[in-house]
Amino acid sequence: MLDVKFMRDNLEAVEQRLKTRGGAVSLARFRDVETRRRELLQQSENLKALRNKASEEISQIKDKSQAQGRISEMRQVSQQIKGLDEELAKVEEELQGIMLTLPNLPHPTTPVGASEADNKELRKWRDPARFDFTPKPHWEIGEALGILDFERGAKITGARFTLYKGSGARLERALINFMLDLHTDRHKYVEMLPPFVVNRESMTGTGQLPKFEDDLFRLDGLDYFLIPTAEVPVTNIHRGEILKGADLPLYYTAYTPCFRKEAGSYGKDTRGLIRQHQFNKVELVKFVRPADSYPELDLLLANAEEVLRLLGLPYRVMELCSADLGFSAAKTYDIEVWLPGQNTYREISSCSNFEDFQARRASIRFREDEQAKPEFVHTLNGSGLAVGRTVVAILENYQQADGSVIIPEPLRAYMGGLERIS
RNA sequence: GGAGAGAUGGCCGAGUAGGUCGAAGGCGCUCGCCUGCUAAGCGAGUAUACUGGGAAACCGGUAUCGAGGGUUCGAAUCCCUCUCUCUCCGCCA
Repeated sequence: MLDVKFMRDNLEAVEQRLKTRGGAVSLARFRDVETRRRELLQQSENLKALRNKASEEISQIKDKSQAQGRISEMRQVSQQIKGLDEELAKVEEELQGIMLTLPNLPHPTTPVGASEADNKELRKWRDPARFDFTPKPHWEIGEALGILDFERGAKITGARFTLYKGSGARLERALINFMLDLHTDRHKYVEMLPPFVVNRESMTGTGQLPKFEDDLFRLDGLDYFLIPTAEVPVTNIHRGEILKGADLPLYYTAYTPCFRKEAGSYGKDTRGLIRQHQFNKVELVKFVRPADSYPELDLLLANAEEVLRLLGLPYRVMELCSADLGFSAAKTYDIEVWLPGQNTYREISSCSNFEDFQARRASIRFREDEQAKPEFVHTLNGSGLAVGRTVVAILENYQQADGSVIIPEPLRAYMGGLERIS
């Protein structure tokens, strides 16, 4: 959520910056509703002040029959207050609705662009390996090795669900443990294992709701949702809290499955593991002081990159342009891994600074010291990494001419010493 | 799923025949004093949000005692609904 006062004072500039995300933006209704809100509030509060004073006077009068005049006078005032408050509630609801559907302001360093084609490549790590045979896509490799079973996944549930078998299942689990160990032991994140189902407040806090309800799985009969990313439960750990400045920055990591309806993705990535309704991810989440959030974003990005480096997977880092930015983000870097079987780079991590956008929605604040005023923290998160897509990258990058797949060295200890899946 | 108890400020905990309660007291914390160090002691202070005025310091108003609604001139206190926590029983990985 944006800061209402900042918007009021910088309406033009805010409108311009929001427009760089693409599409028309008008804040005229915001301005009117916000102004009306303050008018009504003033009127109502003035009458309440009057009533409070009168009530106190009435309480002093011993003979209540003497107070009848004031009491009936105040009865009128209370009626007026009730009317004003009813209108105020409507106005505030509308204002809240507007505020909850406005996306974050892109950071000044976010390149302005019209589509994902305008994302900027920042750097590349390792050139794609050359194959002396034609590299296959992972779904062919995985099916041939008997470790991925798309047909049975579809039988059990439906399209975009996959059954992992044997060494495939073990590889997925190895990656989860490898990533968690790296981030906790080396990068000093605290491991969390949150609920995979959250309530509406949590979804609103991080910005999935109210705008993107169609993308979420909702439990029938309950106002609970399957999480689309660990960002939701982990960021909401501190919803409604005032943290101690001395405890910042907080680094959390969590493995969770992620559930996405992928509405609007019909016909896209229909083969293989790239786009699933359920996939595993290890997430990195930070709560930091506002002044530190950009250096912290660089560190978080480096922590995610480290996973790919240790696994020896070629990748590039993209700086997202304004049009490609997620709803809540001010600044995002995507890490894209090289997939030789598909001859392309694919997103495997997305690292973002949300500044105070989520903190304001979820009311996550900190107090620098005992007598300081509470301030909103900045929240950040990034995938560290998407596990299913890492399996994809390993199968495709480490495939051999005979159809087997070499296990990257750091994973072997997690695979019971296995060096090759064949 | 059944029966009961409860939700008050950073924490503990008073407060229910409605008014002087933003809320006693204690702990904690901050500042000052005192003590040769430490501990103890003494004094003062210590919620948040919105809103009006002000360059600011600050001053004023309103709201908040789990959430929402109701009764009333007036609600932490009365009524209704919901949520959560705890205890017992049942069921169960």
